[in-house]
Amino acid sequence: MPWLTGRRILEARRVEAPPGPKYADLPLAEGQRIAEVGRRGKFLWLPLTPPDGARADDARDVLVIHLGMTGILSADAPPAHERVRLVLDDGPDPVVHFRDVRRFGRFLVLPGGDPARLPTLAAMGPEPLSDAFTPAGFRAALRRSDVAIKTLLLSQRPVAGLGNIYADEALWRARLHPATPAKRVARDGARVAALHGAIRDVLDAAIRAQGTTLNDYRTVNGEVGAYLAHLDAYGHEGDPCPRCGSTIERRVLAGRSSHFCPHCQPTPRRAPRRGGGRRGGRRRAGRGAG
DNA sequence: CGAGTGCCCTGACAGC
DNA sequence: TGCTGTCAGGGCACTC
Repeated sequence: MPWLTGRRILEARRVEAPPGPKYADLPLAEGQRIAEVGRRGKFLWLPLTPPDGARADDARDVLVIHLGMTGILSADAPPAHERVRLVLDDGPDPVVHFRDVRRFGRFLVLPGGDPARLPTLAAMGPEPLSDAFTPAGFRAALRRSDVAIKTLLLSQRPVAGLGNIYADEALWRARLHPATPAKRVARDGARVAALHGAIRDVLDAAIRAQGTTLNDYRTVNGEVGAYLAHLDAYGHEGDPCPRCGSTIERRVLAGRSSHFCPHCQPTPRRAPRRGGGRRGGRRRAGRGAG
């Protein structure tokens, strides 16, 4: 959306949607200019500059857009389900239409750029492909919680940008069962490193393939993201694991369907031993990942 | 306060 | 043909 940078917003209003927090404070954007088009995790982040220009950068209002599952921005008016419309000043494509069939998306202004209204954004971890995402920092984040590793990944706190599909794919690559307690993953530096690398690899490959478009979701042009063909675990319930041939299973976890290989990603055995250190040692034998 | 559950919303699809 | 039920999922309100 390079065409948005530098444009002044003449009008910002809700269309075909009831008022609510998902479309909060849109009128604040009117008269302001889009300073840049950035991104934080799955949120688009567009700082605004007021007409007088006299406001500190860190106090700017910010236009925040989350596409949800079905959100799409276009210059052409959609046939239906338009939720927000922007009118920009002179220039190409003066009207921006936000279409969002299922209304999982958001399109709002954060006064002063304060993300308090968006808790996930406020607590969001580093960008996965940036230098800020380090194995050490990732490990520390995993250590802080004992929820299932997949649940934690979906929270966006250890790292930004992972959704259900890529979480499943990264866990498959790292040979980690989605229900493994995060703390337990943190104990194994090699596993943390494997997961850290897997997250980067999966997202990097997905971006290069222009994303994943599920069966019933298409772009307006009917395009399908090419990463769909690269999925190893997600959506492959009942298919052979590409690595070992075992049958991929599906289970609901954290309210999301999770796909994994029961052989490569063995079920974590019971809760970590409690009560004093690991005296007696030795009993953790079990069998390795292989 | 951390963890777990369920809601929002609509369209596609299966089954009867 | 037409109806009903189920599923999909990012983020968050709510409950325990």
